Parts: sequence; structure tokens; C-alpha cells
Amino acid sequence: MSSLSQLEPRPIKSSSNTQDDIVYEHIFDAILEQRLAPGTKLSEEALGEIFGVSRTIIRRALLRLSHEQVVSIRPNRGAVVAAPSVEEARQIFAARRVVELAVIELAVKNATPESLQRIRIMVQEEQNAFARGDRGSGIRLSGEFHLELARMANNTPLLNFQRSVVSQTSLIIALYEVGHQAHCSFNEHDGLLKAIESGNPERAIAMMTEHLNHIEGKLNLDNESASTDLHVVFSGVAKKKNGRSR
Amino acid sequence: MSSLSQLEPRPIKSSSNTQDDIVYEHIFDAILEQRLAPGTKLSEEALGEIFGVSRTIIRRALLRLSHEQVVSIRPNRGAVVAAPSVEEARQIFAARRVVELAVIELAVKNATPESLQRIRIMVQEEQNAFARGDRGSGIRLSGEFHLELARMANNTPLLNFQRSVVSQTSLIIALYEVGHQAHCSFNEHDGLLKAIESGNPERAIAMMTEHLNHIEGKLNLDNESASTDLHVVFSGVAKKKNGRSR
DNA sequence: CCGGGTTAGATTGTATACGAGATCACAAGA
DNA sequence: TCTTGTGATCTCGTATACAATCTAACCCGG
Repeated sequence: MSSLSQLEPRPIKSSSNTQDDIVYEHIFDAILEQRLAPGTKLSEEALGEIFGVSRTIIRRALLRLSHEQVVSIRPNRGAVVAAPSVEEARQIFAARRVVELAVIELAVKNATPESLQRIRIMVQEEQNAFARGDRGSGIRLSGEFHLELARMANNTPLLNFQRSVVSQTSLIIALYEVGHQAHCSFNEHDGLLKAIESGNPERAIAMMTEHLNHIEGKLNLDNESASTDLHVVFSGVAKKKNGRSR
Repeated sequence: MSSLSQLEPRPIKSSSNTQDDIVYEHIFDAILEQRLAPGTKLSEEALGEIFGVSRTIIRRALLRLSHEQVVSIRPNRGAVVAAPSVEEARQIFAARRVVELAVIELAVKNATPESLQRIRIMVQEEQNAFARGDRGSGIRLSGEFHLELARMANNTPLLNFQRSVVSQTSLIIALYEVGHQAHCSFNEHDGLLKAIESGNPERAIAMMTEHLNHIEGKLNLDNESASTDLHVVFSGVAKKKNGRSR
């Protein structure tokens, strides 16, 4: 519960119209930045107090997050930040490979000067964040780079799916990363950018494949790594017990 | 509003635990069976009366449907069955190609005797439905065939995405189909089944590509077909006006 | 000292009330 | 006749109250 204080509202980047969008984006960003660890309880009342809205709004935001699979709502037991099992992590990565490769191919095809410029700025910002030691922003911008690719691909359904798998990847990294190198090093993002600029789909696809290999390579998905958190370790068991947790 | 009476509860197939799941599945199936046309208003109070629950439950179900993009919630204006524009339809089909090809490849790889048996039964049921002239069930089973493939692929994220694009396809067909042949003829489904049984991924992928070509070929997406419904014609305009309708 | 059962407290699930905004009908003017 | 303005009515958006369920602390027996 004390960890929720980290959600303190602060200026947020993009278009946030309604109240539940604001709440949604704050929680989403907190998860993307790994300020909210997998398994963290998301109490409706506590969040309502923090954001100054009623439980109704919080509930809507949590529902959306649960549809994107980054939050798990257990009936009568409340919401927690999702903690994908090893098997789920594998499936997420397999799905991510599918969508990322499709996205990068479309991105090369549909790139415009404007979208390329947006990506350049994004890579630059990511580099700056890591340079000044702002790990949280760095991780988030690293994820948003991939979302920007999906925007460039000009396909809303794929963008939505990308949003879901990218944020879930952030959870997987938090759970299973070994060592603590920079995630998704921005050098590779710069390389991807250049590949897109070159207009060569094969090269871009090859680079993305390698990039994803690197990300996955930093994880230990071979067996349940020794975690201190029993809830994480036995999340798969608990899931089966009541049938429909996620 | 009178069309809502078609939602009358009736025995439904699968695991429906909570109240909102029941509502969700009924509406989802009605859309899949094309008993609910794109653009149909989904009044919260009317649905609440039909299903005997309060607006709270209805709202949750509609929210989930809107996250899957089969229902469009317009702020302060209520929910309607989504009516994808031509451009959106193109994007949905492009996304569907991506996921279906990935799914069929994984399905071949992960097929088990049990999952194959489920598919066989499904194809048979679909054939029976069309044979007895039950067009609604036929269309729904045709869509569920593709969902069963995703289950066979053993990848939950891809299954969820498949669910979204398959149901949206049902809307697109309702809007843009020319002529009224059988959708997604079950012969092709039978062919796909045999390809999976043969264990040959290339053959299965080729068949799926052709199958999707057939589905898309029956549509008129070349230009905005002359529709009598201004709301459909200008749905893209209305979307831009208030920013984030879908 | 440990384990099981019971009860108080806290949290979620659902319904409902009320205010805000949109829709529709009708009337007045062009 | 068609358009435009205005008000009544309806629907949605949000907060809140109460019921259902879970959690955890406590007590008691072994």
C-alpha cells in the first residue's frame, strides 16, 4: 500500500481526456516504468483517494488494464499488477514476435517524413534519459519506441495489440531479468531507425528479430527462478484454483 | 430498440460464470451471428431490463466489448454496435492476416488428438447448421472455427487478439458483403482441417492465405459503397470530431 | 507452543440516486 | 417547405450506500 504513493500525479505526456483515461495512463506508465512491481495490490479505495475520484472511475481504469492483461482482477479479491508465469511469458514473447515483425514491415512501407521525425526524437529522448540516469523514463521510452513503430505501421488493431504485449513484456522483464544491463539498448533502436530510413524491409525485419532475441536472451525463463515472493512463484497454482483469474 | 428483443436470453454454450460474462457472451454471440447490425444502439437501460440486471453490469459488458472494438462507446451518447469504415476494415483485415497465419502455423505444430477432435466436431456442426438453413448459427460457428484454431495454437494473447479481429470481421461482412453466398464456406474449413492433420505447415499456411483471400474477395472495399445510412458513411468523420470514440 | 475455528474488520460487488449532457419534438421564421 | 431555435424528456456519467465476500486477528483446545 505504501508503494502506491509512487503514483502521485505528475504532468503526463499525451492526450488524456476523461478522468478514467488519466487514471489509466498514470497506472499504465507506472507499470511501464517498473515503479509498480508485478503482484502489487491495487486497492480501489486507495487509488480513488490518490487521484481524487470515486471507486467507479478507478474500477473502469482497472477493467481496461485487465483487458490488456497488465492487471489481474480476481473475483472478490481485488486487482493486482499482473505477474505472468513462465509459460505465459513464453506465449507473450511468441505473440510479440509475430506482431513486431508485421509492424516493422508495415512501418518501412508506410513511413513518412513526419513519423520518422517523431521516431528520431523518441530515440534521442530515450538516450538522454539513460544518459542522465533516469532509468524509469528510459524504460518507458524504450517501450514507447515500439508503440511508435506500430503507429508508423498505420494499423490501429496492431497498435492496440502491440500496446498489450509491450506492457506485458515490461512485467516479464521485472520478474525474470538476470543481471541489470540496460533494457532494450537504445543503440539497437537507433539501428532499427536507420534500417527503416533505408527503406529495406528485409534488413529491418532481421534487425528486429535480433533485437527481440537480445531482449529475450536477458531473461531466465528456463525454470521458475528463485523468487522471494510466494505469490509470484505460485501464481499459476492460484490461477487454476478459482478458474478465471486472468 | 425493437431489435433488442432478439437478445432474449437462451441457453448458451460455454463457461459463463459471472453475470457480466453472461451479458457479454449474449451480445457477443448476437453480433457474431449478425442478429445485431452495425450501428444498432445498445441502450443500457433496455439491456438491463432484458437481462434482469442493473446498468452497472451492462456497462461492464459494454466496456469489454468496446475494448475488443466490436462496440463503440461515444461519450455521453451511449454505445452502438461498431461500424468499421472502409479504412478500418482494411486495417482489420491486414491484422487478421498477420494473426491467422501465425495461428495456423502454431496450430499445426501444437495440434493434439483432443484439439483435432474438437475442430472436427466444430466443422461438422457448422456443416449441419448450414444444411438445416440455420444461417445465424452457421456464421457464428464459422467464426468459432477460427477461434478454435487459436486455442489449438496454445497462445492466449494471440487467441484474445483473434477473438477481436474475427468478431470485427463479422461486422465488416455485414456492412460490405456483395451478394449473399455462404460466408467462409465450410468446405475450406474442412480443407484447413485436413492440412493441419497432415502436419504440413506450408500447406496449411497456403490454404489459410487462400481462405482469407476468398473472404476478402467477397467484399466491396474499393470505395465507400453507396449506403443509405449517413451514419455509416460518415462514421469516420464523427470519430475525428470528438477525438477518441473507438 | 502450535493448529483450527470463529468473529471483527476491511474490501469488493451491485444497485440506485442525482446531476450533466444529448436527443427529439415542436414551433417560429425565412 | 425547409431551416433554425428552444424546451421537455431521456440517457449517460459519477458518486455513494448497502450487501456479499474475503482477510486476518484472536481465542481456545490440544
